[in-house]
Amino acid sequence: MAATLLDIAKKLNISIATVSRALNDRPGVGSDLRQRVLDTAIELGFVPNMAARSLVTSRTQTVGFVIHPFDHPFSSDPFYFPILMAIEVELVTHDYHIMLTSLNSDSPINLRMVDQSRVDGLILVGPNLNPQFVTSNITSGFPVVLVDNKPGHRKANTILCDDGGGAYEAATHLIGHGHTRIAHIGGPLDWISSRHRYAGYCAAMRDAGLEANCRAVHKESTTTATGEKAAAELLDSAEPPTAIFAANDSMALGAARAAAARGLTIPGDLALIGFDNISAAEHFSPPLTTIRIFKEQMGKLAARRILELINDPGMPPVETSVSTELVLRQSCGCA
Amino acid sequence: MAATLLDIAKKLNISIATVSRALNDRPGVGSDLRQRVLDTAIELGFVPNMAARSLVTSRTQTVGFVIHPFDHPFSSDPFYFPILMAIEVELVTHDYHIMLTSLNSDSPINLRMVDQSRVDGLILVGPNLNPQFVTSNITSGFPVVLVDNKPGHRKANTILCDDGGGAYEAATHLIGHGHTRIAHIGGPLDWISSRHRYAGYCAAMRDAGLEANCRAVHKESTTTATGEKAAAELLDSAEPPTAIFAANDSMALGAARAAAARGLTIPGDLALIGFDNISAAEHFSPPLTTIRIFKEQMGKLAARRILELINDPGMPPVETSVSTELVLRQSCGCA
DNA sequence: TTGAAAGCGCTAACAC
DNA sequence: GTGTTAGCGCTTTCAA
Repeated sequence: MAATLLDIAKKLNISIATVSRALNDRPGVGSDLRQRVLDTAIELGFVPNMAARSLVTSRTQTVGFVIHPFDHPFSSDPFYFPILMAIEVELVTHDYHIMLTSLNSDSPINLRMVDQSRVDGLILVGPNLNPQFVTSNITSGFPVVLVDNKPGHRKANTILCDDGGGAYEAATHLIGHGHTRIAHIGGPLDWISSRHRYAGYCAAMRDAGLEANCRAVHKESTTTATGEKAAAELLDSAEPPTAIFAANDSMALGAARAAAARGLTIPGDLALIGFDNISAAEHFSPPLTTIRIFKEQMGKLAARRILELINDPGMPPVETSVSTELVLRQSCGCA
Repeated sequence: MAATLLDIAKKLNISIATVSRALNDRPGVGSDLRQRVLDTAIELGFVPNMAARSLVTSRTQTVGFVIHPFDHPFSSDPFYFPILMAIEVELVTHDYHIMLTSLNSDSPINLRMVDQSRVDGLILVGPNLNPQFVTSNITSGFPVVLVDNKPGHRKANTILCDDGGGAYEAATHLIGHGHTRIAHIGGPLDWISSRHRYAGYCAAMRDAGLEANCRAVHKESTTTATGEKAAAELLDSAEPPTAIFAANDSMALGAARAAAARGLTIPGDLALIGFDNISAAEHFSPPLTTIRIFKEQMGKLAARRILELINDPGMPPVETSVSTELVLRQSCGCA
């Protein structure tokens, strides 16, 4: 059995109150006694029982990580895993643990881990979470941080990447290669990332005076198959684009397929830029130019933010945007 | 504040013991009273406080998921994420939660989440975990399940995929295409999966009477760069292979690069098969033939096993092997 | 500076 | 069938 406060107290012939105070660095213990308590604690391999502590403090030293099953459909390119791990690495530094749960649209709006007081805060990840669920949580006063999600016009603690800026840079780069008929293959417009990427693309086109040439296709998913279908529509149209900026790498790869099926070479006949920098992008031929997302950074910031909120739930909401980076490879036309 | 047993008891003018019994489906409560308890529990939105319950039962309804940072180096092809999610999905069905932690070689051999009594069992994932840590845990009597890991000659509850069988099938397929000089690029030999895949390859060669032609290169990592280097050695040797079976897809992709750098076409000059079926495999040109691993199945089985062990820690260890599947694409020479 | 004691919310004897 | 009560291990008043 694990050692308890009482074990230490007995051994030292003192009260458990003093032991508790010494172990928790609280005032009111002689420094010599404190040291002896610390020593015997180590000697006995004492580790505080979290259940007991939680019961009285109502603090669990745990944060919940909530994700929608759509966002991890056992796919081999799980966008949110690096974010999850970065969060864990940061939290563990502060003696916090992370509790995972997936939540689909049918799930009750109340999380069991919250009701059961298993977590001190929540990190809600991805755009597919039930909006009602998200709203109800951020208005509850419970510490909540959103990652790659942002509710309507309500302020919340969010961590996003600079989707708009990244898209702007991608489109501008294509324009720099001399293209004027640049199309966009976008994701679902109820995702904040899709909207921002679309907006960034539009802004770049407008700033280059190419507003009239804007052409965007939005689908309900962002898979390779979807990208292929969208690109097919574009390439088979009356005025096919000479360049495509896809809202993610998977769709860009699909677009490349559509191009290949029509005998079009990349980047000669069709220039291509994606978004994400998934591993396939690098190994593709030609290697795919794309926008890199700093997921570790996003995770780290999410972790820090939730800790701040837990320690001071009254803090005003902060929206954080992590910059992106254009990764130049060959699909855009660069040597 | 959340409702407690006492709130329900007061409202019904009964004792909290009766409430507890009714809520926990224990005998000794009149069925009419029981129903009234259930009703008021719902009415009051009662959810049991886990800390309080854990304190007395020393059960947490939580299992720990332990992974080595090497196995998720913020890579975009995180092998273990699908397994993690499959575990979560299965556990949530049984009202269990999953607590995540990463553990590197410097970490203390005792997990804080175990010492603090935060978890009822542990799922240890990946081959890079400190062997001492693994051994100490499986001999502790604490419920432990290993995934893609297996200690020396000690029996343990393990979930593996059929690495040997998959490798045998891959090599045999290459042999079927008429190749006789088939090389293997393997992973670190202290990984059980690498050893099994290597053994499967050797067995296939032997069964085909090609034992003398066996050629294997083992490196310390399994990245694309590593695969490229290994393939380079093989291709630049006196008797270069006409086919390569790589122990994972990333290395296969690297091998393809090495081939391309030497003007070799795939599968014409060099046939190639990988292992894993990562997303890049499908989009590669030519699409990569590989061995599919049923990760969701592995996760599900791990979850079920740990629950069994928690409910009966005395069960004898069971080793589970999930079959693999040859995914025929073009890099092997198939049309 | 230290100790005694109450109590967090729950389960599980033990009594009636 | 139902109530009383003793803790689980810890933090935190309140006294001394």
